Amino acid sequence: MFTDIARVMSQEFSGKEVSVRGWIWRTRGSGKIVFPTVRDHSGVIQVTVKKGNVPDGQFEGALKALIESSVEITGTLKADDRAPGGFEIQATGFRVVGFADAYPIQKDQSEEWLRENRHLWIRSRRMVAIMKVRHTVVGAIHRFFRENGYYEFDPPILQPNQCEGGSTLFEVKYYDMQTYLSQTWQLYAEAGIFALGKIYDMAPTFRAEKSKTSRHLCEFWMAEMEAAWMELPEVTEVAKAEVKFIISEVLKNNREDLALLERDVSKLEICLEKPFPTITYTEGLELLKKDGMMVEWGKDLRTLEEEGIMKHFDTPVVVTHYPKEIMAFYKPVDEKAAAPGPVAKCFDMLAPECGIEIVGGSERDTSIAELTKYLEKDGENPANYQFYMDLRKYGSVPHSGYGVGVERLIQWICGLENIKDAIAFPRTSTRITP
RNA sequence: GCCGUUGUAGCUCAGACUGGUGGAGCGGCUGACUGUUAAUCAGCAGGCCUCAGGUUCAAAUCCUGACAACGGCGCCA
Repeated sequence: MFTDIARVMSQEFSGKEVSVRGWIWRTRGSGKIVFPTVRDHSGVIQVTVKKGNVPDGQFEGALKALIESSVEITGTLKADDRAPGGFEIQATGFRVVGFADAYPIQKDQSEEWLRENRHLWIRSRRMVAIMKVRHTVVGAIHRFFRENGYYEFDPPILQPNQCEGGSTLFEVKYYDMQTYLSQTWQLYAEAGIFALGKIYDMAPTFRAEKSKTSRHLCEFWMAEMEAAWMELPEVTEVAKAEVKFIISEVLKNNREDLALLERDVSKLEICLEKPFPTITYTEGLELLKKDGMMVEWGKDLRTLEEEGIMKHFDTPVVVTHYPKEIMAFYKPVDEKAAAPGPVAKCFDMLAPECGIEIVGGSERDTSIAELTKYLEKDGENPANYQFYMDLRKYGSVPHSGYGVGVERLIQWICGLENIKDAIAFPRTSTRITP
């Protein structure tokens, strides 16, 4: 019977015989005593192996075993101030299951080296903490939608057309045809709502942008929703509720992990206490103007400007009604909106602190004439969108949807400098290994 | 795509300006040590100085050109 290390480290087991198994975290020793610390998924504990207390062969093994050797240990749990964490196991049995070669990851590590050795680096306490938060985030997304009457609906990943105008697609040879890896489920989701009403999914998304930034991946996970009968004001509220729910779940389940990441938890707590504001693009520009940042109406907000807007807020903010000219073809014009030019029924949600876009969504245009006009403007052939147009012919309804960048959300929640740490094996334009 | 930075031991980096027998710390190996916290001490091994040209008696170092990685911008979640 083996017990998780975190569970063993308590008064409950003090003085009792325990068995744990895991990997050597650090080790040091002298001729007659060895102090390996051993980790598993739950924690780290120091072991003392004294010559004479274990069979001689096992003591030799303890002396020789390098970092990351796998071990099974039996011994007595003792509270001891000299041990990191306050508890240690005084071993009576120390079995090395697999001796490790010299571990490539040591105290001096470059970002590049850690990415080269990602398959080993994910064992680090830091990556383990992030992956545990990710586990909560993903679970919370499924729970949120399922408990609010959404069906999970899975789209094809191989898709014949592009959707977001301008974005770059990964081409895939599909027998003797050409197809692309999905960069959104949206066209298929818009078909799905006529069957299921409210739907969601979480799936890999691919963007072949050569973006070398701390907030871009070429392969990332997007959690999307689409709902029939829903218009812009309502869909933005769904997005706010979803993000709040995810944060509450993380705060409920991952306090220790956030502490290990040295995340200021109060920045997340405040997001549960206050409502997330909604402003328009035009109002955003006015906020920037007050700070002396002049942006011409009609230009898209750049990273710098998004950061500028978010200086005014300590919770996520929904920004609506961007100029239609710079928006994708399917985002409809809002005829009623007061703005210097045509604006779309669309929104982004920006995260506080870092200012990154964590959500993007919109109402969907139901006019075949409008869709055709803007597709042609983007240089697209509307004939390639026949099924999408069909949806407007057979009982069309107002509908909306959005996508959450799962890694971006994790990046903000964990306070990560780089989005690459929000996923175990990041894919970027310059790295496909390991 | 544009701009910038960096390529030297298994890892992290000095050395380059001013050309002249390639260095340190960490880690590994050998040995000492019965309470270590990044243990300590002594010794040993370890190199196509990213690659290709050029200048020079002589190039890690100077010049030219590739390649790669990293970062910023744009684009986006």
